[in-house]
Amino acid sequence: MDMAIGKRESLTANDWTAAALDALARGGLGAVAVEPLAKSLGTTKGSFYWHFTDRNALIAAALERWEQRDTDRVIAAVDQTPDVATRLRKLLRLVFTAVVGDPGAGAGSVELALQATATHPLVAPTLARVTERRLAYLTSLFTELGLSQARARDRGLLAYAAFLGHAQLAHSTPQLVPAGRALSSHIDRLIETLTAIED
Amino acid sequence: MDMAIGKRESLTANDWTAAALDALARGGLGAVAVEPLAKSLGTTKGSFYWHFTDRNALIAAALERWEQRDTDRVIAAVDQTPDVATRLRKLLRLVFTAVVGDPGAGAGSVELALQATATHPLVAPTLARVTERRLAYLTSLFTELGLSQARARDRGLLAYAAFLGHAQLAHSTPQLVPAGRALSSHIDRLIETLTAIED
DNA sequence: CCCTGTCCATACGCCTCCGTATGGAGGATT
DNA sequence: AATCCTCCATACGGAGGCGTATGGACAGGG
Repeated sequence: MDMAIGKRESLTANDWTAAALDALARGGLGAVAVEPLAKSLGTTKGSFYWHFTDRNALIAAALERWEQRDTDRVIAAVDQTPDVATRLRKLLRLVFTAVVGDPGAGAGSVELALQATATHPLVAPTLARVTERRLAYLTSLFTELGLSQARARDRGLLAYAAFLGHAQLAHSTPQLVPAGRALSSHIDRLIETLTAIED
Repeated sequence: MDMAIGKRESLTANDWTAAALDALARGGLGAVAVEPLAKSLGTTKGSFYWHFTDRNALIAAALERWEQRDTDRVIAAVDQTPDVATRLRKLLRLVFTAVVGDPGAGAGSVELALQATATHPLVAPTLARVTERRLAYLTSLFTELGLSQARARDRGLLAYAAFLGHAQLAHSTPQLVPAGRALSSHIDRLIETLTAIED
């Protein structure tokens, strides 16, 4: 979060995009507003309209940037760990853990912000792509684990829904979600239930 | 949805609250705006400021009304069905089903809208109460099913997170959620996983 | 030394929403 | 019939956001 303080030589479009993403995470799409962002960057609208044609252009850039960054993260969490079962457990533990704590610019904040304005013409396609990509990956893991195609998709959906809901709870009512050691063991049992294979 | 058309004798505060709740469900807290609501009700701000002192008063009324209505629903879904296991299954099936379909004023729309502005001073306490109440009930069901206190709470959290996430998915990317018969069997398997008791 | 291009500040008009002030229509009351 | 009370329409001022239109600062090349 390198923003707002210190005199900069000259702002770049990237700076604006980063600030927009930050605002998106902590205030929703409505917070991606030119004049407030300018103030938080210590500049004026004049700068913005030099780098971007439009507010929509900024939103589009922020969404693209998020989609990119997010994909990288998922891929990074996938790379190692050859065994499928432990890979799945690691992935679930990672995402379920990442989402609690910092309720401002936390990991899942952008998702939540976007869900709130899912019908927005720029948001909808981005959200659909990201969701489908994650769902496909989850499904493939369950498939490799021995589930049929249909059941793997079911489990993928359930796991992803649980993830989204968990993020929501951690964000809106953090006092109802375990913390510390309790969180860790809670996630353990959660993973146990989600990955149980009864035949 | 008795609104917007037909000449009414005189509007009541209830009419405004209903319209506000509707707007909240389909456009978030930001959509609970006096002038647009007036237009949709076929009247003007003059009417509103007669019945309410403030926009905040309207928001508070809508939230209270939602909390009330929601509680009634949950209770209604609980009443009959003596057997605990089938009661849990019925409840889950009901809420998971209710959330798909109509992506406008659907069942879970208010929840989603509120999550988006969970930090709002009027929203936060309402949301916390509702969430805790539902969670407590779910936990009690799992307890009656034979789980320990801690595990029951874990399952309650998981089930509720799954519900929230499912609602989110159904709302933002409905094309990724099964429909029709596929939805029914999907929910079956989902319930199976969520209510599995291995000892 | 001037000139050109980059980057930004300031000022403006427009729109939407909030909240207030004020007056008026129409039924109820006496 | 005159008056009062309920409910609403209209008009206003202010705040905040978008986008445009300029002009200026500052660097580098000629």
